[in-house]
Amino acid sequence: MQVSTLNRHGFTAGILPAQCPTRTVLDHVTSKWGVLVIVALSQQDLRWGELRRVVEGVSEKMLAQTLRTLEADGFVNRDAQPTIPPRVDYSLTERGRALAARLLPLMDWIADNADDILSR
Amino acid sequence: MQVSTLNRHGFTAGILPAQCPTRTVLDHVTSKWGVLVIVALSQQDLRWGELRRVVEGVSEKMLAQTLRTLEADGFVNRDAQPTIPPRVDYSLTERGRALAARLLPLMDWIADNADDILSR
DNA sequence: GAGCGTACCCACTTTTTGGTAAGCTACCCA
DNA sequence: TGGGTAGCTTACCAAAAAGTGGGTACGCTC
Repeated sequence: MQVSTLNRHGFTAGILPAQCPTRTVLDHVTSKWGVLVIVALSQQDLRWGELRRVVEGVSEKMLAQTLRTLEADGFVNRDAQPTIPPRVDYSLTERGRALAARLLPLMDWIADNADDILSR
Repeated sequence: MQVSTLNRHGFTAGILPAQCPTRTVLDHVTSKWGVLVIVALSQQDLRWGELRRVVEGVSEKMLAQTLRTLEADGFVNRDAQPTIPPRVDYSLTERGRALAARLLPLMDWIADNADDILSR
């Protein structure tokens, strides 16, 4: 049985107390579009329009919202050039890359096993 | 830059085609309560009532729904004894343990960094 | 001077999600 | 007789998430 650092946050009394900050971050990170944006940016920096195309199915509203959250949490950098028409580049911060490093193995595993999992 | 197996699933054309099975599994796995249930069961097998207490804040409805999904996907075992009153034990399957192995490092990292992330 | 391009924001509506409370089972104990 | 038990299910309703369509900015090209 693994002993994870989660124990330091009170696992024994119930996993992650209900209003623990971890819950909030978890929600941000594992949000439907949040994961996909992080994964997309882990491969290369992208600008707004590219993200919209690459993260297939996301609406402008959701993309904007997701990016604002991820930026506020310090996972992505927003680099806006004040040109006309505007150009905005998004990239992962150091922290974003640390997160991606933990997220990608999970995504890889899911991608590898998804067909199996659903075919039952 | 990491080259992940995601590429095999058509990353270049857009990350994870919109109706890719991966998206479905991803939604199940990263659902709010799904993650917490998996993490809880990764530490020890638990019965219904224990899960309800350990996964703080979950309602009966949500717990039942989450467990049904995770069971259908083959992540958790449901062992119901036909006693009265009933007793039902939940545990991770082999596949569930494989998933947990990828999920726990992520959770640990989030738990370690949550305070930092939200204090900005 | 009309229209295009990029990256948004806002208000409104629809869809989905989730909580609450009640009921059900079948036996055991008082 | 009737209350407690464990693990659910269902119906109803509120809240949250997400889609839609509109608008903005400003310069550049036609």
